[in-house]
Amino acid sequence: MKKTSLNDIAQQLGVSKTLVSLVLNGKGNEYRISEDIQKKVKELARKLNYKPNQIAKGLRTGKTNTIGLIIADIANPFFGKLGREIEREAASHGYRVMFCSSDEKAENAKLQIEMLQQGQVDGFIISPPNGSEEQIKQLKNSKTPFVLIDRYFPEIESNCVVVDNLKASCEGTEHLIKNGRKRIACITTNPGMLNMDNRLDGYKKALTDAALEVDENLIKILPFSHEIKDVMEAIKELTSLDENKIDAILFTTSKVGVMGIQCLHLLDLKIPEDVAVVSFDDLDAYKISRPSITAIAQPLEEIGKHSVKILLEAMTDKSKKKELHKIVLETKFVIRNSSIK
Amino acid sequence: MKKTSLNDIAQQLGVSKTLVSLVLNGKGNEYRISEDIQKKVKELARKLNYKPNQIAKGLRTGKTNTIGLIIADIANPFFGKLGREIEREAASHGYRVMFCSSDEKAENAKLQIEMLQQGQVDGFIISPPNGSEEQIKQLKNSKTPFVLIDRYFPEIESNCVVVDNLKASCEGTEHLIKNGRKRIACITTNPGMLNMDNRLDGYKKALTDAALEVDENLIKILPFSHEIKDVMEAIKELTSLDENKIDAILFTTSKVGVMGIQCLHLLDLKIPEDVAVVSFDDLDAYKISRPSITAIAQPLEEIGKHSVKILLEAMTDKSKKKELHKIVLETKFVIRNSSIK
DNA sequence: CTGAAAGCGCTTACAG
DNA sequence: CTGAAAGCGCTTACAG
Repeated sequence: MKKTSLNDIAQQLGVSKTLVSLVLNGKGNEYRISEDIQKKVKELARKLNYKPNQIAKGLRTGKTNTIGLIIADIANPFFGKLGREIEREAASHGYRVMFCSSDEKAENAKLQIEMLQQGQVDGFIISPPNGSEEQIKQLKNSKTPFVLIDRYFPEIESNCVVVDNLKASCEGTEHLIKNGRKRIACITTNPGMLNMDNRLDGYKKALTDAALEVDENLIKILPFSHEIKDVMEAIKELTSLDENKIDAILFTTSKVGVMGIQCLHLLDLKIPEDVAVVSFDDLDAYKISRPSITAIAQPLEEIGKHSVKILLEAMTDKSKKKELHKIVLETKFVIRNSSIK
Repeated sequence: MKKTSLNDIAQQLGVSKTLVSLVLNGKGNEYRISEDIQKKVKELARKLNYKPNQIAKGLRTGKTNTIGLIIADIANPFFGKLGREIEREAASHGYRVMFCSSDEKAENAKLQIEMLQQGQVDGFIISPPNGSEEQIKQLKNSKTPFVLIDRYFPEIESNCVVVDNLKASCEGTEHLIKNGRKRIACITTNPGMLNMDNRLDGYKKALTDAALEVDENLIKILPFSHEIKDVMEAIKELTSLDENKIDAILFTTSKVGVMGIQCLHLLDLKIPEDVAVVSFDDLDAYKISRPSITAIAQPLEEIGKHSVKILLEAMTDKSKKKELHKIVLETKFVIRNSSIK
């Protein structure tokens, strides 16, 4: 069952592989190759189940029809769903996707980008970890097309697709305030990452706008790679404050949110009676949880579609003056039982 | 910023690319190339930041160091986590992974396999959809190494890594019986798929072993691509049975389970008081749900490790008498509040 | 209308 | 110890 190559077809038909290649690539008419021969070539190709070797094609044309996707962790539902959307959109344009989980480590992302850059992919969609500025700059210098998602580096001009984190976070916090919460905590992580910083800023802005004090004691910034014990500690501290205890928490990621809700359950704190909860990212878990959890949902399908489209444009646009796109999408605030009276 | 090739190094040093290739592939000593030259080559390679073009290498050697992963849906947490484990294990052996979501459609899997088979991957890890027997047979005929996961086709001899679905399901059902449940329903899907059929059989076996009647009215088999309304309908039927109502449900997938739990909530049925719940696959959602949900957890890390190892073995073993491996792993039963009195 | 030839960037017998 | 050459399977100027 050896695979059939262009040559096999050419030999059997007694023509050159040039001709076969031309016909099979739909350039038969363009080169005015006789209908008769075209038909024969196509028939034999079908009969021998010919499939062009993409690797050889890639070497020759410099195109692989593959996109490199670098995200934090494909097992994280947020990235899993986003990955699916990207895969779907890419497939509809004839592209495949190679995925790499960086675990938010710049070192990993660096290796993965370098690896895939060796002729393996035509471009990248990247959720860049903290500290990967240099890598992204190099990517840019090397003229490899890419688009950043979820976050970006303001000092590096590049394509990117993100959501309005500040606004989203502000909206979530305002909602808690409107529902009578006064001592609202924020548990976040990955400081220095733009999206996270913006979410924290949005929280602060909402408080300030409502003439509430921004109490630094109510802000817990978890270490980079956080575990449930870190979340537990943060919540214990927040709920054992001497004066008035907290009455709400805004979680800036669903990973922290899931852990946080587990902790609240373990501590026998009632949601929303004791502590109201709003979390970034909408999960299945939030829908079936009792109480259901109010969430700030990101438009995953749109992020996927936009990022692929922009990338394709950058990959195919031969003109030197490539336009950079910065897309900022809106989130959707889904009010459930965890945050209302 | 053109990429540097073997030739660039060879020319600058005034040696042949043969030599450069040899040195850079660590065969310098084997071919007794002088230390001096070896050093020069390596230094220049580092200086020029030389990275071999994997595509060219692949064309020449017929190896891509890439694994094709075909699963139902990367956005499904089960496959997302499994994908992560496979990625991790593959990376530790220097392999990348290309993933494709088949949506459980044989047609999609067929196209994806054919696409990647054109020199793009060295082997496959596949969770084969219903009706993809022919495709798998062809894959086998073409001598492409592959391993099936999650399910397999008994009539096709192949590598596979699965769990003991019958036993797991039996165990889950027994647990419900031990906790005093008598009218236990089973909501399942994808009939004809071996893993699903085994799960249903395990449910029946547990009932029979406990001398309970297997009531076909209590078994709901959802259509292939199911939506929440299908689940809702099934549950409504189950809970409105004239005689004695059901007092427990075994969900054979977490996708059905999540929907089912939502429906129970919507119908104001109390878990576990009115209906006890056990579900296949352990999700974050099940941990934070109130009540927490008893789950049959699959050993994702083990599945990932085994499948990659077996595949690598099949890909590297040059001897003709390749051994086929069939690995059956144990699940872990995690008892939570949804199933106990 | 069709074919011979070059070349993408590598590796690997083969020769000396 | 080192190099010239062939070849992996394609595509694409170029020539006729």
